[in-house]
Parts: sequence; C-alpha cells; structure tokens
Amino acid sequence: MSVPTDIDYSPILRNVSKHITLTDEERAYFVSLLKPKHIKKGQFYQEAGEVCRTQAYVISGCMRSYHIGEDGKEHILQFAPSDWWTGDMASFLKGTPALLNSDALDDSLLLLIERVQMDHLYERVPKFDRFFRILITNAFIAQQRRMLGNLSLPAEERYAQFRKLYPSLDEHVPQKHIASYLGITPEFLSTVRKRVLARK
Amino acid sequence: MSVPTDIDYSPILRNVSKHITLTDEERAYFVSLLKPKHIKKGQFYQEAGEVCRTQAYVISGCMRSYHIGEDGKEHILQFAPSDWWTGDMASFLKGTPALLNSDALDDSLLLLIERVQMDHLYERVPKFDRFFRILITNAFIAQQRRMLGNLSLPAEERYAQFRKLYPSLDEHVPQKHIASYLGITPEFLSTVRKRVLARK
DNA sequence: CGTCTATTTGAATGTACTCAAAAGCGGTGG
DNA sequence: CCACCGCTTTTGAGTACATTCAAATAGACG
Repeated sequence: MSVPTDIDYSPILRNVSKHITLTDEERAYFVSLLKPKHIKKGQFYQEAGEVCRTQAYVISGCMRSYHIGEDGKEHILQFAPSDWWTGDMASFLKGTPALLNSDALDDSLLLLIERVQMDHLYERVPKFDRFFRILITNAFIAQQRRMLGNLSLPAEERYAQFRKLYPSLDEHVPQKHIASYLGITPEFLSTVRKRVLARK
Repeated sequence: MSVPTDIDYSPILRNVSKHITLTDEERAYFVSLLKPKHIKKGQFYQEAGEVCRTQAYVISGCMRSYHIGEDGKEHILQFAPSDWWTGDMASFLKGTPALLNSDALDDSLLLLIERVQMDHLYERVPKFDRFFRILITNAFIAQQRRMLGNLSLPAEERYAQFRKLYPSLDEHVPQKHIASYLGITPEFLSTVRKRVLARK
C-alpha cells in the first residue's frame, strides 16, 4: 500500500486557464471531479474492447494509445506526454467498445474524469463546453496536419518532421514506437534514421 | 445578374438542433449571421496562402478541400457534401495563411459565417460552444478512424471502406479525387477498383 | 462530332516490407 | 563488477505493393 500522495493540481488548472477563466468555486468543483491514477510503465490505462469511461489528463510520465490491426500489428495514434489529454473519444462518447489500447511508456500520473461527471461539469459550468471545444479543435488541427503529412510526404520527411515537432519524444521513446506512429516498420525507420541524422 | 433567391435555412437549423435547442430569438440571430454564397463547379471557395475568414455549411452541392504538396500533387483532406461543414480551421482560428484549397465539385450553395460573427455568437449564445464542440469532436473521431485505416490497411481495404462509408461520394466523385483522398495514384486505384468490384 | 479530360492497361522502377541474423543496450543477479 | 538475459536496433537479401511513364480507350461536354 502506498502512502497517500498530495496531488499538485496546478498543471491542469494552468492548462484550463489558458482558454477560460474560472472562479474559485468553479475551480474547486472541477478539481473535485478528478481522480488521480498512477500507472506504472507498461501497464494499461485502457484496453480495446472495453468501454472507455474516462478522459485523462497526463500530469507526468507518458502514455500512448494504439490500435491493433487485423494483421495483429500495433498502430500508434497518439503519444500523450505531460499536459496532454488522452482517452478513446468515440468509446467515451458513444459507449461503444474502445478500438484503442492505452498504456504507459513511463511511470505516469493521470487525472481522470468520468463521463457522468463530465456531463455535470458541462451543465454546471458551461465554460467547459468552450474549453473542450478549443482543446479538441486544436487536436483536430494537429491531426489534419499529420494526415496531410502521411498523404504527401515520404517516410524520411515524415520522420524529420516528427523530430522537429516532438524532439523530446524522439529522444525518450523507443524507435519501434515512433515507427508505428509514422506508419512504417522499425527496420525501415532504422535506415531512414541514418539518412536523416546524416543531414545534421 | 441572378434573380435573388430565397434561401431555405431549415437544413442548417436541423443540423444545429440535433445537438442544442434554440429559442426563436437565438435562431433568428444565428441565421442573421449567415451569408449565402453560390459557387459553381470548379470555382474556389478558398485558396491556399490566403487567410480563411469563414467557416462554411454546405446546403447543396459538394466541396473538396485539398493541399498541394511540395511535389506539386493534390492531396484531398475532406469532401464536404450537403449538410457538412468545411473551412481551414487552423487558418480561421489563428489568422495564418491557409494550407488548404477548397473548390466546388458540383454547383454548390454555402452558408458562410465570419470569424468575428462566430465570436459574437459564442458570447451571446454560449450553447454554440457546445454545438461546435460536439461537431468538431465528431470530425475528430472520424479523422482518427481515417488515420487508423491509413496506418493499418492496404489500399484495397481502404477503398472498400470508403465505398461503404460514402457510397454516394463513390458514385458522384471522379476517381482521381478518390485516389487523392485515399493517398494513392489514380492508376493504382483503377486496378484496385477492379479487384474490389469483383468481390461483388 | 470533335476536343478535352478521365480512366484503363502495361512495363519498368522504387519505396517500403518480410524474414533472418547479428550487434547493441540495459537491467539483474551472482 | 562482471556476466548473462531479454529486448531493441541494425544490417542485408529477397519480395511486394504502389508509383511513374507512356499509350490506348472511354466519357463528358460544348
């Protein structure tokens, strides 16, 4: 049994106040809906097939969410380092079985909010409609760029872009996961990487 | 000069009321912000490089938005048939030059809303924060699925899925555009198509 | 009809994959 | 501290999926 730890809510509150302004009361209410969850490296936050009942804000560590295709291969949709949100949206909203697995790449601390609480939050503090509108819009835009890259760029360029966009991920995350994110095999990333590094 | 046409706002109002409920007054206000725009087949609603100042709801016809890569090739990010929303989000929100072109695949009628008006709308009728939150969330989910398909499926499967998901587009849209959407060449789609059609 | 563009077909090429094996790296226990 | 084990990364040969280029055919529209 672990000693109960005091959670520092300031990161998520800063995250929220980038887009909306809360009263003390609203802030307290919001924080009361969050459940901390520690996840050790390699353990799951969520598994495909189950319904995803929460959305998660990453306080520390790094999560990944990925799909296992019919061919049995992993395809990574998202890395979520600290200050990112994660969770299978489709499953969360519609109550359908999740397509995505999510596990920890490092020991991580998440703050979870449940679907019902989320609905209450929207009713009692409509500003959160705006907050998540903006949050998801940004995610949408980022994903459009990724899609565009996948449509128009060869693997070498995609990897170069990835390095520019997420330098810290490129350092900390095993190459095989980056390959999976880019949509290529680890073997091929290895050769591509040699070429990209040679550019210096 | 064309005879001024009466616009039927019921499609967009039905679209909105799928997610939020408006008073008569709010409805009237919302409608007052919309500017109808006719676009003939082949003409542009928006060009890359310019700032995208509006979001558009498609009343009738069909739009496409696409990016022209460094290689000079078109890559289609979205088809927008009637009842869809379109517009370069990143440019619209941040005021940066648009990456996307958008032109009409058929004679189309759009309803445009400008950035400033959109902001007013959010202030005066906060329910629209919710409306667009839901709208964008759905777009996000759909795009995740597309991304997943592109990562995990061969061209033949991607095309088969596209046909299932958008049967009417598959019929009405030139194959070269579908190829561009799927991320393959028109020549290769032609051979893939033969195999998919053979499945019956 | 005739012209222009879209689609099909085919041959040659390239990018990325598979499979296999070797080398590197990190943690763990002796 | 070193030796070993498991996992990740590298390397290479052979293969497959998809592209390019070219030319023929089919469709659409004035």
